[in-house]
Amino acid sequence: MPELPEVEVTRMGIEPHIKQHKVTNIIIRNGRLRWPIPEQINELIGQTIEQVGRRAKYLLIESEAGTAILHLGMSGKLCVVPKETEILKHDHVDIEFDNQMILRFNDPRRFGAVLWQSCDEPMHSVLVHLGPEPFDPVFTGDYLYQLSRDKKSSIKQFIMDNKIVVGVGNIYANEALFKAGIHPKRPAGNISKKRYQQLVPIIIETLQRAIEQGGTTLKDFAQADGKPGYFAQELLVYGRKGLPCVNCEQILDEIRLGQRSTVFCKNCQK
DNA sequence: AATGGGGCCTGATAGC
DNA sequence: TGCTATCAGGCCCCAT
Repeated sequence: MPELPEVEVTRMGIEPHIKQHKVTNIIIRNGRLRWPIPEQINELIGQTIEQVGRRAKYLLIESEAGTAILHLGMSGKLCVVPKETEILKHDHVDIEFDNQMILRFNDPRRFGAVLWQSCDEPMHSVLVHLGPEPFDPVFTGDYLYQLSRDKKSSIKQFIMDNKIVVGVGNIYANEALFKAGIHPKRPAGNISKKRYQQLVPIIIETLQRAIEQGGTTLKDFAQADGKPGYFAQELLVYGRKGLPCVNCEQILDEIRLGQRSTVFCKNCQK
């Protein structure tokens, strides 16, 4: 399941193949994704890709006319393949380029999205309300502490809230809270400034390390060249329910928070 | 205003 | 064996 590191790894994987190349055609085999793919996506045809950016978990394929906004949802994958490459099940969208390559979007669960942001439109609604990037200097312990005052919801749901900070999904929230020794169920408003100052660098380092390792491959994720990511072997709690804690050997517990699997060590996380 | 839950989807797996 | 039920979960949106 692509979170920020997986999206960033995908961005780095595809950019060299499509940057400064012209879009020659777009083929939509199934446009019924999370939202219908808008007709205006065809404004990208004839455009040269200036760069591939990222905002939160959205990939931004930028041109002079506008930006294609792609989201991988739960099961989406992007790869760059030569024209004539066999079309597989769930290959919903092809963006063809003048170098005879195709950017191909595959998404079994269709929770992903392909949207269009014309250069003369205001910022797309999916991007407007996003909080800061975790690597943005404004994302500090003090920042989290200030926003968390009076918040009754759990710390885990708090750091997974895109209005607070983007890109921290379920896997990395579990991991970061374990490393910080914070119980995932603790109300965000009851956590001290000092602990937020410990937590924030841990979130940043966890995400950075995952990017270096090519992301986390559980079932779905693959890098743009088809290789898996290698961060899964560094996961300390996610997916380890019932196994011993790496610190104290206490058996790890699993609860559900906001309908999401939450694994933690009741001994190490308070 | 803040918070919790539903719904979108398919594939893998568990259970009968 | 082959069916059905359950779970995975990012994110918008609606109800409370």
